Amino acid sequence: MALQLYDTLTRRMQPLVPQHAGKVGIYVCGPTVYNWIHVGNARQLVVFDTLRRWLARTGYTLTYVQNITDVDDKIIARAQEENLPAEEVAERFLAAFLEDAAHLGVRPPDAMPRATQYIPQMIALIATLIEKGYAYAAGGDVYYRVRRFPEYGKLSGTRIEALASGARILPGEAKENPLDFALWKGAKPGEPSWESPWGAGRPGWHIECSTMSTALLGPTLDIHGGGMDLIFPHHENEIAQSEAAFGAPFARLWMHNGMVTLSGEKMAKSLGNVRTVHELLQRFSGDALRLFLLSAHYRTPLDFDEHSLEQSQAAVRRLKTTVQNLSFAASHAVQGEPAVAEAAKRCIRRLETAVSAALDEDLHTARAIAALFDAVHEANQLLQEGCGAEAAAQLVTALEDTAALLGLEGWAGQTEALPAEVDALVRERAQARMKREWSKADALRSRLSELGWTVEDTPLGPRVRRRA
RNA sequence: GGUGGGAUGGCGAAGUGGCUAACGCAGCGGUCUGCAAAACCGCGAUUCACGGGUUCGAAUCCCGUUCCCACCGCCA
Repeated sequence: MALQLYDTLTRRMQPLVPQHAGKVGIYVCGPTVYNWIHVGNARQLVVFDTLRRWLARTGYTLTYVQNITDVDDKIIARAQEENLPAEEVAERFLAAFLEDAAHLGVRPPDAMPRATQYIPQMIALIATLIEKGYAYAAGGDVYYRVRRFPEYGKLSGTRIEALASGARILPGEAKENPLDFALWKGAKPGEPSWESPWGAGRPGWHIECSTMSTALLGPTLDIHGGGMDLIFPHHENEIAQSEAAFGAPFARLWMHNGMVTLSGEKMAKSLGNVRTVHELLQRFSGDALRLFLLSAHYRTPLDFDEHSLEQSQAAVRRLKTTVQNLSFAASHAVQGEPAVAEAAKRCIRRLETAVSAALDEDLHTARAIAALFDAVHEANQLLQEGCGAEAAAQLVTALEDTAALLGLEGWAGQTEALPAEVDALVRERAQARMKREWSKADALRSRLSELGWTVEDTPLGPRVRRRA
């Protein structure tokens, strides 16, 4: 069974068939860096990062490109508010974005082009569109002539006529038609600008993605992704630009993740109901947030509330505890029952099969997570029955591999070395227990807890871990 | 208005014709333990928004109803 993905354009599941066998070029619309990222942005990052991990695991070589919009109205507005150069605002929030992404276990993209680095290429693309009659300069701006592109609306399933009824031309715009959108915006005083054949100005938002994706991945992308709210007009406009200019399909597969809502309403900066990742990371682990974001299928809406996040935090704890307990068993040279070892192997096979089937079916992370916890449960049963060191080690590897696929990693199961002080207290407590000095043992346990360590008494001896 | 997507136990969330409706969290009872912790065992939706219908059989298909959300200016 090969990977099937839901394609927004054809509105059905499609097998992933890249242009070049074994290689996948993915372009995902990244953030406009004018603010901290919120949970909705995080969902997109985590979903597409998980896609990358799954593709890589199944043997694809990928080129994953995510752009950074670092020149735009909102950045300029913020810069004016704070009386700073726009460049500095962009720089600051780009750094914050990268930090948040790292905490969520999101790997850096292979390329992270920034709009301001591709101005000449954008100008060239706009010039091409003008030459071909798809764009026109007017009043210092350049607009795309939407009516010239008959397929306009194919991605979002809207007809030009339906759109036209609601559209209006704003004062100061010299559009031929209300639906036309800006490719180049003439500079207003005090705004960052670049020279162009049409005068000083800056690029429109949509043109950057057409330009940079083509520069890095060619005119046809294997997968183009983003949030569902970008389908119209952003991605529709990208298609119009790219297909008009290059005469090739812009993307072979369109993936869009669902929105995150807060109390049932879309979380959006413009609605002012955002919860920033930065703020949540003060109180929840990146793993918990990540598991929460993957707990529902990526195309369904996901309602954010802290209670759900707490539940995910608890689930992560269970996973980690099991891996640690298995590691503990693995570090003790115990000979297990052959039957248990066999059961462990079956458990691992089931896990791999189930996860693979789940992710192949439109990246169904919710089912993959369920399979992971099925395996956690089975592993705990085996541990209870007396799991040998070798089988325990195999289970650790299998659980960690699966968790890593979901981006939960870095908390390696191997028992970490104890600080000398902690080790001494653990030994002292073991002595006290041997002498049945319970109150002393309990006092030492409390002391360890204050130092941030949990000690559990098992048939194999004291099991120590960092307090959750 | 146009176009999409939803409604499943206390909460989150799988399941799209047929094993006892996954999995996680929370709760309750039990086992293990000096006490714990972790874990395990057991209990919990006679029912899948509501009303009809198709079928030997439906949460899953059809019709109708109610409610909710997203996109149609910016937004992941």
